[in-house]
Amino acid sequence: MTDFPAPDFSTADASPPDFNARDAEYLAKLQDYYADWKSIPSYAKLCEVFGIASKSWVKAILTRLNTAGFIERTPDGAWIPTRQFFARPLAESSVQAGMPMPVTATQGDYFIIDEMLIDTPSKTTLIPVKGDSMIEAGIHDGDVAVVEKRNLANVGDIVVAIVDNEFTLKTLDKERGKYILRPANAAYAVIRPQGSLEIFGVLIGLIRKYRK
Amino acid sequence: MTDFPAPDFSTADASPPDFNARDAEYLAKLQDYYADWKSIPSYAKLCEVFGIASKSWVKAILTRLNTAGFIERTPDGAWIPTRQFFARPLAESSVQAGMPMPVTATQGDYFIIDEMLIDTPSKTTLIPVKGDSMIEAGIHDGDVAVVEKRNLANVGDIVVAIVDNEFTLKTLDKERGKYILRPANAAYAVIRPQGSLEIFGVLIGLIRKYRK
DNA sequence: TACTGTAAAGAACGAACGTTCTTTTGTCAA
DNA sequence: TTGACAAAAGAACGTTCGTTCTTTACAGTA
Repeated sequence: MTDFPAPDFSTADASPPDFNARDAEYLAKLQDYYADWKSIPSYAKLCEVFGIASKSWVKAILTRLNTAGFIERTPDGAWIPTRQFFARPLAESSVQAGMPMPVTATQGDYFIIDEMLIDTPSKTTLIPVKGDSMIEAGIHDGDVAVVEKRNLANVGDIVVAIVDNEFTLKTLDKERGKYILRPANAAYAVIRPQGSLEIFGVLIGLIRKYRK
Repeated sequence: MTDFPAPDFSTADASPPDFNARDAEYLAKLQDYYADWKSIPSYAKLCEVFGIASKSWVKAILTRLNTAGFIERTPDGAWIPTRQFFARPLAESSVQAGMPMPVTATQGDYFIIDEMLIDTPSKTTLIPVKGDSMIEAGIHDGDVAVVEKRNLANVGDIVVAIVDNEFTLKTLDKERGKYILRPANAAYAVIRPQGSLEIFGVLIGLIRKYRK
């Protein structure tokens, strides 16, 4: 998975020089507040949040946070957090020399797993996998298939097809000019649909949850 | 996966009787606005959004949306969307008689995959899997392991251990009173750590992305 | 036609808001 | 000890905000 979306902290490093260590503290306080209330309050409230007494200084801080890319404004003038706002560096304790750095799973309220798997949310569906007909492809009973709804697929794709009014997850293949559905389990038979094959969607991701 | 979190639309049905069809239209408009600007604007702006001219009527609408559970207020008085705000019913086209109903992967800006996998975001880490030492457990090279950071695990858990300054993903087992790390691939050797075994975390989920 | 309830408009007001400009405080260096 | 600068405070102001109360429009019903 070469396109693993590691958070880009270089942006923060490339911030203008007037975003300083003190601003980082203010940012942390704003992040804490937002985590609680899911909104950026008025300048007066931000005075409390930041622990200062000056609205104008609040504005100066917000301007710098804006320049540094942590917050932005709507056309209505409301401050809203950016994606970068939610990116926090890893706790130092988890970073050790010589080890691949883990990536935090979530960044505030934004989750990267979904963005990893899903480009087109409205066309994406989750379907629980039943049975072990694809077990040799590492798809187990109880896994959840992330499926992009479309009725065109390529040979080799793992597709969700509609066979006998049921969803079935198989590899799409071609045999003597006709499309077939191939399981990844020697105990299961290849499905050779008569007439046309109805494709519901294409497997784009897989999710598994281990029992706690 | 019996705990698959299907969206609860029954809540919307159980709304107070004064949340009517017209309010549903206002809700849709507010949802659209929020999708664009990620904030709920002032009453004056909401007049434009709703296509009405009365601030007091805006307030009446918001009060009903609040009672129905779609929005709520911070202690500062700011309106913020609730989880239910982002839940939209499935498109009718994807629901067909006699078939298991798929669950939409995302609901507005809230994603259910993460909530499915992650209870404690701050303790959860994503680690890309390298190699095929766990392939018989359906964990493939390139998968992403969802790992909960903790240093206690049970026998049988798949754990991320730190061996020779590297993360390694193996099943935790016990042999003659000593903990060992067992791969799920006959070609790999069991790891028998000398001294103590350092556990980084426990595998709680797995994510796979298929090439597009 | 009159009654009733809902949907919406409108006016009025004090409080809160964001902005701008000026002033103070503290720190470091020359 | 003076100068320079950053950090923060403070005042002042016109605008916008949310709230409350009153009024209008309209549809359905008796």
